[in-house]
Amino acid sequence: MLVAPSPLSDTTDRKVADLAKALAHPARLRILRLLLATPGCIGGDIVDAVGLAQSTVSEHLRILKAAGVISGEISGPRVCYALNPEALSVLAEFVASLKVPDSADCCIPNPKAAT
Amino acid sequence: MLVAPSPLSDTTDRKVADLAKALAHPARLRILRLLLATPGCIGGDIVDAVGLAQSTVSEHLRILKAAGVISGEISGPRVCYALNPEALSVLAEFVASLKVPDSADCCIPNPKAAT
DNA sequence: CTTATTTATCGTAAATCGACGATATACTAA
DNA sequence: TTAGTATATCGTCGATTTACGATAAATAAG
Repeated sequence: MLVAPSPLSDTTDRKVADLAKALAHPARLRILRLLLATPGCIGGDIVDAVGLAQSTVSEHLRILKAAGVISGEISGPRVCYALNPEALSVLAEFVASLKVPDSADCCIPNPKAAT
Repeated sequence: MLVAPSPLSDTTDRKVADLAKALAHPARLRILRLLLATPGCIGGDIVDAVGLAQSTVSEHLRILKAAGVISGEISGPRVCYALNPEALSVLAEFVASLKVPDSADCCIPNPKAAT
């Protein structure tokens, strides 16, 4: 009986899509990896690491922050960015939910019920 | 002790970003959910479900297919679409890898090593 | 053959994205 | 105060995305 076959919630779709969009750029993934590998506070080091202009990196950081994936805390003249991996749980759950149980017999002829 | 702190692979970043981009639209997520809930073959039913023009849905299906997330097999005049959840494993692993171990003590003053 | 059905592709227009330089803002230090 | 550093925002341009209607291509049925 199908374990509640994902009610096609439009709201959830939007949330997951927004999270996916936040991850949909190599530079942003690189930033996330950098924050994971660097437990301390990094600021402009991110700019050097990704090799893009400072304004561009700032925009990527803004997008990640807007999606809730990272958080930035002001620390003197710098900003301390930190990962917020819990924010990705909705996306992770969606991806996990796509694991089909087993009944993947596709293409049942489907005789289109005589109208 | 850090478990190989993600080598900042540019190639992987691109693959993950492409997968994330494929999921970065509510209509595409809805299609995936629909395919999950419908083990059989569906064709134009997707068009009705998402409520967009047929050409638009076809484009979304093309994007999902290009990303490897779904596969389409021709079945008479229709096409049978099926989920390909394994294609998302790279994305799933990336998201899972962001779970920080524990040392999230951010904002170590970082005295900027006297030059 | 013709007709109907299903899907893909072709324009096209509006919106968004990605990148940059220039500039503004915020804070520290002197 | 001024000077220096770090980050954010603004304006712009080119590329990409999304959506649509119209049309083409492929197949099944008659």
